[in-house]
Amino acid sequence: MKVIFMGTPDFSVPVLEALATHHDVICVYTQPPRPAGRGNKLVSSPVQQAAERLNIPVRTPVSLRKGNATQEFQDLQADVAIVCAYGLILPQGVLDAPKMGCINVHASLLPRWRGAAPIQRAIEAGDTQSGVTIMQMDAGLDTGDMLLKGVVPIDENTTAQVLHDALSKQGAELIIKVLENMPEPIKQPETGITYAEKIQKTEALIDWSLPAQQIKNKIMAFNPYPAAYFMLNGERIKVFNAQVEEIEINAAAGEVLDNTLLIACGNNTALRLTQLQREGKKRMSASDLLKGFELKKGSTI
RNA sequence: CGCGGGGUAGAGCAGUCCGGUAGCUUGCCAGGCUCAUAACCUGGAGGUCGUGAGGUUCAAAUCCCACCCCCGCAA
Repeated sequence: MKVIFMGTPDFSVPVLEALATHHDVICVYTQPPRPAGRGNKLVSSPVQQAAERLNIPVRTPVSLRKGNATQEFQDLQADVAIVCAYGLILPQGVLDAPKMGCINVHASLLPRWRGAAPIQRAIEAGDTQSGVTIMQMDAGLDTGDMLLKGVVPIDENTTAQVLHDALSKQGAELIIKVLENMPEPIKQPETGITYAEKIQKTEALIDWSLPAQQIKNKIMAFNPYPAAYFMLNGERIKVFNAQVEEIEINAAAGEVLDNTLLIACGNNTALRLTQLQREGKKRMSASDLLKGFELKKGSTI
């Protein structure tokens, strides 16, 4: 099958790789290289790097609406286009161009968590499961008919990174299945629709007045990026892992309850911080952090 | 040339400004003590202070030069 792949971040790479081994990927669309990281050097997207490794032609239009981008897309005469976290709106002329249309790999169990940050929002909301939905694209935001779903459980150890990797892997498997044997499209339910707003850095500051479980969910959802944090002596300290402590406490939110980073949260709950990172330092366990860093019982963060 | 922090015993840090061969916490080993407390006490091992048969100096972890690696911010 002649396939066009459209994607940008790490998440999309396994999907591209799977397609490349099973089909004829004739062209890859991805976001253009952007200044990133220390030094602001121009960095091409993970998908572009993978495509170059696979010797697949790459296109990096800034928009598909401008110029003759749509025409050039149509000229490829593909059988299908697979879209996975591409980052650009596809005009109708693009959606209709391939014989089988455009098929999207989305990292949630639709219609829950349509939109930009489904992985993080699922964990943050305390969902017990997430998954991948393969769907036929239409003009709406993740509103197309569903072709195949796969479920991935979320437990107390599931970080966004872990879920990201699991969903990415599963997306790669499912897209191959769909192309092998096209399932009947199913309309998305009218109920249970939620939207996964893009993650803002301002959300990452921990509010200790919230219940411990909610804070824990945010910590897991924001690991590794942008990482939940609190401020101490003007220093930003990121928290990458924590454990809800099953005890009744009576202390002001943010109070340090012992010498091993048990912190008072809202509703008389408590959270034990277990993995943190100081500015300029590596991520480390609470016990390591405390060997060279004073944060004693009774103080408040 | 985007801004900035850091590389010192297994681990986490101090010491660097005001040069004089290294210290704290923890871990480890040995012994003791304890109902219990990340328990406590005593003794011990463990470091070419990122690299350079570099520069300065009587003397460099500390000052100068070059390079390598890690990380934070911003994007």
